[in-house]
Order: sequence, then structure tokens, then C-alpha cells
Amino acid sequence: MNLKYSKQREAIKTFLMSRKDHPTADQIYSAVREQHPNISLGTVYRNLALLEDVGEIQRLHVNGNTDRFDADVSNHYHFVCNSCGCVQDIPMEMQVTLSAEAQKLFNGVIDYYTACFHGKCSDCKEMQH
Amino acid sequence: MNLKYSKQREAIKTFLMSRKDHPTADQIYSAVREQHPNISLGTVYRNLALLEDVGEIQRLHVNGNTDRFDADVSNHYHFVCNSCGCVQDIPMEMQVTLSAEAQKLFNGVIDYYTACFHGKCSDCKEMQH
DNA sequence: TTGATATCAGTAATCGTTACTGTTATTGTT
DNA sequence: AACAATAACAGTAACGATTACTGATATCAA
Repeated sequence: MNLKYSKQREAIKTFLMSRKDHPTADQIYSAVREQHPNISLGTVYRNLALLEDVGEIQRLHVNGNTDRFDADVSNHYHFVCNSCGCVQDIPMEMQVTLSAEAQKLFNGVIDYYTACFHGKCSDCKEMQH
Repeated sequence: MNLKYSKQREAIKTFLMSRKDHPTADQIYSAVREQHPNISLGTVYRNLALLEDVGEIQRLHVNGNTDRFDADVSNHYHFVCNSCGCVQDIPMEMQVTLSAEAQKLFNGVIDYYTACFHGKCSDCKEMQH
């Protein structure tokens, strides 16, 4: 792949690296627009796909409808709050034994797995009382 | 919720119970149309949402773009083939210790987790050689 | 049997995302 | 520094999955 530099792509990558909440394409669009007022939403989508292809970011399907993006390309656990919908990282190392156990019961080949915890985030937990 | 009987909804539920591959709304539409030739795609979506609300089926976000549906409402492991995109069950009991471990590192409340294994299904594994 | 209303088929609208178009910016080469 | 070659751009149209709306039909309790 023959990539040329672009300040828009850099801005997208930089913004994504500054966030731990795995924003959506639209949230990235809004944020980057503050520095690049006439960036196009299509440009955001195109560069997110490019960065994903190159392996600099990863796309998350944690919540179904809208994709989220993560500048941390390592495979790690996520948490989704069932109240507010926020997405966070769980700082726990991947238990690869789970893949090994599943492999024993499965005819194909298991390379890895993704896991997503659900419940109430600390903010929503406080708010309920 | 005050549900009335409908043969369309019953047909959708019955079809879904007969399948283990977690079909999409469109696949369900095509299948149910054989018995109910003028059922509407909107009716399929509406009843899938209804059945989900009532807790008779569950919606899966395994693959990102299109939702899949499962008549088995228990929380269980899934597998997604990275070659053909097929979705299967992994007949392994949920390791709840994973939630407990994550809970130790997390300020909110973790109720459960979902996990999805990735790799090559047995069919695609044969085909590669 | 009737009346209230959930459900229907059909279709228009919405939302997230991708593709297209003519123009601009980057980059390796003179 | 000027010059192509072409990746990337902004803007917009198109797309696929899903949801909402409409007037007609089916269910069901009284």
C-alpha cells in the first residue's frame, strides 16, 4: 500500500491516541473538526479504514449498531455499560487458556477470541442508590 | 406488555428455533416467506424486536454490521469464521471466574460477559490445504 | 357480535457507512 | 525550484440495514 502523508489522517490518529473511550466515527469527526473545520465525514471514514488496514488502529464491534475505534491495537478486554452505553478497557491480561479449552471442543481452528463484559460503570453505579 | 397472537410471529419463532446458525433478519425473511409469501420485512424486524423484549430470543452483535438472532437465550460462547463469516455455537460452559477476575480490577459492577472466538471453521479449514 | 387494539403489508424515512467526482496536496524525479 | 504522477481531499450521492408511519386486518375479552 502506497500511503501519502495527510494532516487530516494524522489529526484523526492523534485524537484517537488521546482517548481511552473508543469513540465512534461521528465523535471523531466532531472532535477533529475543531482543528480542521472543513474536514469531511467521508474523509474520517476513509482514513479510519486505511489506518485499520495498515494495522495502526482497530475497529470494535462491541455494541452492535455503530463501530468504535481504538488506537490500542492489542487484543484486550472491554466493558460496555448497559445503562449509559459507555465503553472502557478492562486492564486484565487475556486468558489464552480459554481459547485452548474451546479448541478441544471445536473442529475448526481457533486463533483468538474477543470478550466484552457488561454491567454498570462506576458512574452509573453511584447514580442509582 | 400486552401481546396478541400472530401466525407471522409464531412462524418467525419456529423457524429460528429450527436453526443453529443464528440467521440475519433478511435470512429469516426469505425463509418465512416460503410459508407466508406476503409477509413484510418490516414485520420480521418488528417481531424480532418484540421477541427480544419478551426474552424469547436474543440478538447477537458478533460481526458488526448486521445483527443475528438466536432462539437459545442462554448466554453461551460463539465462534465466527474469519473466512466465510459463518457463526456457530461453542458447546462449552461459561467460565464465570473470568467475570470475577475482571471485577477485582473494575470499579463498576460486572454482571456477565460475552465472548466470541475467531479463526477458521472446519469447512474452510478443509478447503485451504 | 361487537368494540378496542395489537398486528399486518406496504412504503417512506432514518442512520451509519461507502462510493463517486472534480479539485488539491504530497512526493519522487528532473 | 518546477513537474508530473497520483494519493487524498471536500462535497455529495448512493447504499444496506433498520425503524417509523399508514390505513387495513386479525385477535380477543366482554
